[in-house]
Amino acid sequence: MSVTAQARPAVTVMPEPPGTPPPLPEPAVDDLRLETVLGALSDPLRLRIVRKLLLDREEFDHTCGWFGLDRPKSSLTHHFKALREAGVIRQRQYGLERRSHVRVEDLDARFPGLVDLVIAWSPESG
Amino acid sequence: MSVTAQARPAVTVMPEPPGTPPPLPEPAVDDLRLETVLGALSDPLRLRIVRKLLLDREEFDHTCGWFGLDRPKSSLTHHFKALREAGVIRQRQYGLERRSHVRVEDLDARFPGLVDLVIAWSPESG
DNA sequence: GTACTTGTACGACCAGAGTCGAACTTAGCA
DNA sequence: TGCTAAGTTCGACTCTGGTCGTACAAGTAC
Repeated sequence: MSVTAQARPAVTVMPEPPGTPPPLPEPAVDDLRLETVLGALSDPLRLRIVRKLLLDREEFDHTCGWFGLDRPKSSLTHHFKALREAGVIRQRQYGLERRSHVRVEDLDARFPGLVDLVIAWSPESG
Repeated sequence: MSVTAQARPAVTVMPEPPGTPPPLPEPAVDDLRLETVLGALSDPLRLRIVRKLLLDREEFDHTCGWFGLDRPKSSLTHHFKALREAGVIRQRQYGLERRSHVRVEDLDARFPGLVDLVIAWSPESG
């Protein structure tokens, strides 16, 4: 089976608006490790999360419930934490909500091509 | 830290010489799953194995002991089997020896860019 | 034949990860 | 004040995976 070519959304690095909450603890760019990132992405649910974040990122961040995953909240916390601690996503606290987005620039800088792999992935065809 | 550019060896698809043993059981190209492949590559030791295979592939195949890994044989069997069942490497039985090489064409067809990620990786910098 | 070498198979052990429920914290709102 | 909603924390359970020793099978060399 050939790879279905998928248009990658244009990267529009928007400046952070004033009053943006600081990111939750995360590894620095230089501390990203390929084996850790690959391990974080080796789970279908987390792959779905990251891909959805990559494809639908008109808005800056997305809340946890926005994904429509029918798992208990404690499970989602677990997976989002795994993605954040691996350096794949960045999370910020907005009042009650904790919003996430993919660290595209950092991942592109350290592991060029990885983001496109996730975009090209589909849950059915693997 | 920026990515250290590393020259990827030219792909010279050499025809199989007659009498080549058949490959050990492995998933077909269309059955490769990204999450499985990423999971197989999320181990530093396996990443080392695959990278070494990619960089030093003048000869078609390499035996298990060629890697110089100071682990018991049963551990190596475990890791090579994991890589083969994920579809990352192909193994053939030559008499006593079991030789391996990376399924570069298959990986490039399904997950373009993945092989280059492994080549660019280094055990120290992640 | 015997000895050696390559690698598998099996079983045990242990650490880590995925799953979930229940209790808790916090912010916003009526 | 009290309610609700978002998400965390904790603990328990289960399952997988990495590690290794030992025993075994199959070629190779003498």
